[in-house]
Amino acid sequence: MEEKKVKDMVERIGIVCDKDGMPPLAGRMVGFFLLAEPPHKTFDELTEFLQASKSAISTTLRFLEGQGMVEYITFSGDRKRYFRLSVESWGNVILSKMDFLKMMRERIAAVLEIRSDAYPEFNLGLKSMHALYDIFLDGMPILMQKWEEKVKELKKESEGTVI
Amino acid sequence: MEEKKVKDMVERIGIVCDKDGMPPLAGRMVGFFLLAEPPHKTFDELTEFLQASKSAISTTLRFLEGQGMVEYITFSGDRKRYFRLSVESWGNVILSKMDFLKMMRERIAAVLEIRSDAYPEFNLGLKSMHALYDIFLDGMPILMQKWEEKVKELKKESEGTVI
DNA sequence: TTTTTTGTTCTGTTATTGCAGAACTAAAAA
DNA sequence: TTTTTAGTTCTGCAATAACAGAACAAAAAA
Repeated sequence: MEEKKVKDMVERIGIVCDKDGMPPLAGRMVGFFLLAEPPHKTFDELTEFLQASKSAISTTLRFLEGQGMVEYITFSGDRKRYFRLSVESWGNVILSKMDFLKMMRERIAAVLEIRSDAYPEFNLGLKSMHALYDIFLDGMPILMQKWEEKVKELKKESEGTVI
Repeated sequence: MEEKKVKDMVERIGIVCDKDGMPPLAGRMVGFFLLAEPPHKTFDELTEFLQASKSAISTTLRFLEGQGMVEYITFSGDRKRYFRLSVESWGNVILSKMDFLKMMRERIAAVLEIRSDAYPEFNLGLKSMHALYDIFLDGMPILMQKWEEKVKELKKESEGTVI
């Protein structure tokens, strides 16, 4: 595992996350967790690899925990926390990104309540915007269900290869 | 149309957009356009209502045009531009929000290429993350199609009421 | 032609964000 | 008990983003 290559990938992932509105260090940390072997890392390992202050690491960890992206595990007889990507809750991560859609749909509905019918063409446009959010939001649970099925399938596959 | 109520709604919409990462003025402008009657407004009307400088209005208009959220129309014999919400292209607005999903999926795929198989459980988690992005991205075109049908339906309805 | 209108672009200021450093806390270790 | 470990929280600074104001440009109007 070439150190340079890993660093580069971490930066690239960081930029992707950055574009999505995350703080730079948070994006890099996600990148590091994606590549980390073992996938769980201590606080110190994070400060060292990411070359950031303890305070920044702490804040960023708490931020990512809040987003449901990171969690930590412990081992008895070891008082360190081992942080890692929370793959289990990644579905919620994406779902919560859809909160904006929900809020926007509400706002548009409220707007349609208030508007006069003096500009029916524009109102029709707004109605179709509302329908767009509606369709997306209705579609989400179905997609999540599909995903759960896919996950089951993947698990079975991996069991098959191990046994 | 009570002025105070409109201003409040514009602010609320502004906050929703703000949470989605837009600059404050851009969010307010979207709010104003959603409520505006007539739905098209001049540069000056924007500066007046939003109480912002011409430069800020200009920059924000160009930003929103770039996002496909705003467009302008013209009337012959009138050299002003009339800006308005681009309801037609709002589908693309939402679709382009999904670009992040696409990029993230690519990054995860690249990560899976690089990782050893020393931690199969975590790798399985990554594979299911990848599947999640995959399912969402596959689902999008279908939802967009559903939307187009819904729009047709809405248009027919409105024609019915007018005639 | 000069002047006005309708914006745009450039420069500087203010507000916000992201992070470092140090002080602090709680629990474990010595 | 004191000391070390493993983090957290507070304060302040540096970078960035959002905006104002002024100078500018292009076209129309006078």
